[in-house]
Amino acid sequence: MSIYKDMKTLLRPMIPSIECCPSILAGRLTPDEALQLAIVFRVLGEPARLQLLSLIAAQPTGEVCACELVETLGLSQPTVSHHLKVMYEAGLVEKERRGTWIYYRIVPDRLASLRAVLA
Amino acid sequence: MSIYKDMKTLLRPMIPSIECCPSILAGRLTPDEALQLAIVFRVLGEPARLQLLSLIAAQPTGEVCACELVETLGLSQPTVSHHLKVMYEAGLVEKERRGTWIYYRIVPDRLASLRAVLA
DNA sequence: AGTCAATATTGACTTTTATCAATATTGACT
DNA sequence: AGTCAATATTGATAAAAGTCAATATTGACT
Repeated sequence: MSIYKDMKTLLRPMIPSIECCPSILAGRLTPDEALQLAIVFRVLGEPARLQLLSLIAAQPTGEVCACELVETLGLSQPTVSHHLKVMYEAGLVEKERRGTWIYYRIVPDRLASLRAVLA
Repeated sequence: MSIYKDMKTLLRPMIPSIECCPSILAGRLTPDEALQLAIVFRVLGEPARLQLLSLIAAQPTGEVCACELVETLGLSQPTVSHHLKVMYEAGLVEKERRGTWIYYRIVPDRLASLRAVLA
């Protein structure tokens, strides 16, 4: 009944297919398209996550260890871990384990496709 | 204490100032910048609102009467009214009263500035 | 002034989400 | 195997947001 349940079940299959470009301004999004887009925008609609994104992007190497993000952001480790997971599941960041640390990188294509939606 | 209270109090003054371009990828958003951006993305993070935007954009005239949106969307009139208000307060749409009807238009600059943030 | 149509607001309910403390898991290294 | 550091998960709590029915407001037109 709830659309939010739907959001979650649709999140996984949606990730590859969003790459090609239903533009908001092209008119008449289907309910499904609207749902899939809304999921990603909702992920961006959280200050902590935007700060995480900007911190990742600020690194010269393009990647950061999660531990560094925890130190910088002033939120608890579980909270940061949760936000990173949400962004990962939305396809906004990718991660790579190296030893004990996990490094996060931004997925540029994902942001580009969102940009296209607003064009 | 809650950041959501802050969101609301910051919404009004934020609207003019966001127009110039803190990019997520430029790195190190301040908490305030992150908050202001998150407010707008959160507004977009709702399927019904994205559909409203697309319906407005789909009109050849670039504007729609609110009543038409109610008919098309399958949500109650109060709910549509609420979503339109949220988008209006976020600066995403503008409205113009003509007689009994209120016509909504998209504010293109607003979307453009969001696009810049993702660049 | 009265009526009708369009839009807004209020109040109540439900779902979702952010957050943390506590705990579990994972991996590296003795 | 044991320990430690990094990360993830669980469970609980509180805040926020979407939705609708009912009601109020607004504006046009007699």
